[in-house]
Amino acid sequence: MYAYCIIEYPVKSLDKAFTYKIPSQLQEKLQVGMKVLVPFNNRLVHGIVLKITKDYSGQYDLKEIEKIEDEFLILNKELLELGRYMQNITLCNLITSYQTMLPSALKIKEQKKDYNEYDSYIVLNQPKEIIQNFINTHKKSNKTQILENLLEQKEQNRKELNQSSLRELIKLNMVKVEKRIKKKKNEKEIIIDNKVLNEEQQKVYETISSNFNNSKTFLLYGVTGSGKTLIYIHLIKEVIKQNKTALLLVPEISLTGQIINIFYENFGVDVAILHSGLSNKEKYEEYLKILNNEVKIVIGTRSAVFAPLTNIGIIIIDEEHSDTYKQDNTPRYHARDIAIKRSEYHQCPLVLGSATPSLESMARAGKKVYELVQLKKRANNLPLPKVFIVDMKQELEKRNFIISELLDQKIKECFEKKEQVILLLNRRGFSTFITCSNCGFTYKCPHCEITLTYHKQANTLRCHYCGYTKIKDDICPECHEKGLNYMGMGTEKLEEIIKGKYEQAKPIRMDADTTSKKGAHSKIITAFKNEEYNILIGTQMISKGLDFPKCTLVGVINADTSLNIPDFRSSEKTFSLLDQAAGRAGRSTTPGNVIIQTFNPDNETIKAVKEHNYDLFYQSEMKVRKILKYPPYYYLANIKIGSTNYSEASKEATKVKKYLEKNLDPSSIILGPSTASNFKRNNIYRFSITIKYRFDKYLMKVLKELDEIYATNKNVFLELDINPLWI
DNA sequence: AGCACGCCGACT
DNA sequence: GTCGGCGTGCTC
Repeated sequence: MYAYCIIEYPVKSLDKAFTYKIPSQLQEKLQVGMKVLVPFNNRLVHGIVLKITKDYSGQYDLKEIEKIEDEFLILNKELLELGRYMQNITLCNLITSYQTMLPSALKIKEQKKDYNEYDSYIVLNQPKEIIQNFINTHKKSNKTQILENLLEQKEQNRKELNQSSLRELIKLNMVKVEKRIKKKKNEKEIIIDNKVLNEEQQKVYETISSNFNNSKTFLLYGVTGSGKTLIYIHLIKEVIKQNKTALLLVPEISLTGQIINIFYENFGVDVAILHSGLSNKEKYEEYLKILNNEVKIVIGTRSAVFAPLTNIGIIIIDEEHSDTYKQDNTPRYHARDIAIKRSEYHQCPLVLGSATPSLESMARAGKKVYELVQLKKRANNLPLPKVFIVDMKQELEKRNFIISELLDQKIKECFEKKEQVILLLNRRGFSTFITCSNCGFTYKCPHCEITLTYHKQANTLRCHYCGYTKIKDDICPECHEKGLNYMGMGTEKLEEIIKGKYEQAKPIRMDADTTSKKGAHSKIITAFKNEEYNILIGTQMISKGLDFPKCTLVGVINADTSLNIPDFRSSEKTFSLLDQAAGRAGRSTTPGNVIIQTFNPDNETIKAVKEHNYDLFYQSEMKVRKILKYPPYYYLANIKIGSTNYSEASKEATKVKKYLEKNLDPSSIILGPSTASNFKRNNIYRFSITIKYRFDKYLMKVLKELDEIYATNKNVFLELDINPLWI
């Protein structure tokens, strides 16, 4: 018998199966998917068994497998196949693919740490007759008592026994100690949620549940507060009733604590949670629960999509538009793609839920690739908050630079009524761009329609998609004033301004600085919820999933910052951000107000936010995407070429472009090379080439070739991102 | 990746 | 004379 193994090193030249003889004592035990130790070039390395065969016809002088590292299957058949799929769609190494799927405690390379806790049990070490004889021939004592108990119930926990008598019995060889992995009990109380579905929810539920045995993808598009979570609960309950399992993905656990509590309350011990906040040990414990079929439901962030559940009955991705579902290092996979593959394997439905679906998903729904199901009403029948758009150009004339007249007035009203305010200030992106502080003008690339990035050294503006460059003007080309500079203010400054302006203000700030410590995030939220503060000032992170009943006003200080990030998805991100932020206002009985301050009151995205109209946004943005050949009309692939040597990076990038032009389908568009958005990082200069394509049967082959060419180059590296979310 | 082998410079 | 520099090549 022979085993084909892939070994631990993530190196292109080693990313293939190596064959080993299976020694006879392992033939019974060894299975595909196990972790093994194998001799490799004069040392021992770890590997995973990919295939077992009876015969071997190659010419190598095979070595034998040293030993099995883990008795249980590290990866089952489905996951082994899934890893291959991920390798093919992201063009990463197969071993990298598998490593990504495993918790770090089980990763192939990890020097095996024992994360288990043990309980010691005492069992008999002699045949019953001898034990009985011992009892009969000795005086009644603690020792004989222990033995009698053991005769009856076979084993006892070490802790419960008298230690000195035990030691003697062990010495006499009558009993022995056995270590067992301690099982953690989850003793949360189960509160069955009896909330019934309303008519609209019921309809959605029925559509999805009538497809429980189909691998169909549903786009559940439901406005904020329409009760998507309740539908998830009902679907999962039904799946569990059918003795199947469920997988629920959430964008980030810290912001979705509520959803977890709801599931704990409803399903208790049946739930395993997987997210980056857990220690390696905790992750390992949760993972083992899943492997041992002790849980029925897995809730987790992106990587939980690889949870080793068997017999999956439904997969749900909540807030499917969230960019946290895309991994931003190799392998650059999107959890949605993996989930689709798994739903096909398990023949179960996949539900993508969102109030602001990604354009990709909505377009697929439009093409009937996904089935669209909708919730149009808020579950509590509350009206959506009223959105006011304030034109900052006019405010500037009134010398209101930061807080408009309307916002000022509403803040005061709020304080008087003892209600709460949230102020949203968009963080400036990593790259700098130029705005006219007088009229709000921003430079855009004439070809790509994205905001140009400012390079101070050269005093130029550049498009980081296609490389278009122009020199910065002295006066604004729009209003002819000397207002061109990078505006912007931090949350800290805004907090000061608020403190100075309003006597009654008790502000609390939430941004990257104030939430760096673990738990700080939820502390701030609780404090604000408990009304220790009356005004919350923060960046995007305050807009997601939070529920403050006392908050009736949301102010967006500078909607333009988000609109102007140099990214073709900036409108989509802005719509989602503002729509969510708007959803924060007036979630209980008092109706809420939302005030959006902008230099672009006529912008289609802003208008759509005002009307809470996703369809309007979708229609207008799709037109832009079509004209400019962006997703979902075109697919993208991005190549980054980097080197510590500037001219070498530049030279190689040009070579890569030539290679692409020669080998790709002529209908594909190649942008760049241009300086990558984080051009110089860790002393490495990075260039970026972007391919826009519709159908290109050569693409994957060509990218693979490029990857192989640069695998052996020590000075220049090449990175691939297929279907990038960020370029 | 990581180790052996190999072919050239300065040191116990 | 040897120790050790890191270039090259190979790994079932």
